[in-house]
Amino acid sequence: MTALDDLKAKWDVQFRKGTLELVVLSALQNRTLYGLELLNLLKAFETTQITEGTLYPLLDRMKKDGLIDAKWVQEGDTRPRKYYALNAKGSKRLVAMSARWRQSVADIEKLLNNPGPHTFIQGE
Amino acid sequence: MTALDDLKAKWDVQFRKGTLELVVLSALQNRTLYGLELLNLLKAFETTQITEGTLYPLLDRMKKDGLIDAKWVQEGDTRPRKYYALNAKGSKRLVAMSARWRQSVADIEKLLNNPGPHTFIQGE
DNA sequence: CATCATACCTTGCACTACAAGGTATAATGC
DNA sequence: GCATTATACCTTGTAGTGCAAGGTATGATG
Repeated sequence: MTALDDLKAKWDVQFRKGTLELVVLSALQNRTLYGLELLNLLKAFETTQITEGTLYPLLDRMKKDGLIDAKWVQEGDTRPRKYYALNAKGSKRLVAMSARWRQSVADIEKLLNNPGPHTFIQGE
Repeated sequence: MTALDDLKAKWDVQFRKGTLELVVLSALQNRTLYGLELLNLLKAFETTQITEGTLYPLLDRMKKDGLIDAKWVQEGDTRPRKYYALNAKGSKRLVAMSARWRQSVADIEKLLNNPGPHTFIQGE
């Protein structure tokens, strides 16, 4: 199995599945982006590259959940773009998710560094 | 929303969904555990607490994928237990997943720490 | 013999990333 | 004119998986 195959592996998709909402919330911090702009921003990172078929339903869902607001904007002679921005609930969610995320990172780090039995857990 | 509600939130479930295979692989590093023993081990961490309905299908899947081996063991007068252990493929998977995991952690950390430019949208 | 504890297993559902398609508009090439 | 390309957003169907809520079987306890 090559490294490129790994990028499309099931478990790699699952990684993204868990973190994509946090990723989008982070990307929209103090910033207003339209769909393809956000898509290109996420292409800059190894592990956050997604397609339109993933992004648009995700944005719809987050809008429906009241985390982000959307607004059509026509600038000059460009095509109309749908801009997305965090609202109050989205900012709150970002705080909660990032805290939980960091806890999860810490927990998994502990497990990864665990060399075997009798090294932790005891007395917990 | 209380902290307890957060534990059952959709997005929290998604976090686990992405990392559970890595978590189990880590837990079985240099160690052989049976089902409920593994379950109790994962209860020691904030973010890795799962139920039997999650664990057993997961172990079945990982066995089917050839990542772990299972063996029934009867010790003394205890009830028979099914012990799970990493095999060569599982160890290899653990290496690949943990590398990808750390990359993902780094990417998301960058996004979280990047406040982004205050873009001005006309017609605001 | 009813209850509990241990141990493993199954079914059906809800959620979501993705591939693969689609629509619409405007500029460019021949 | 007409095909192609680029931008921008949207939709459908599928696969994977955590979980609640159930189940089986055995032995100890009251």
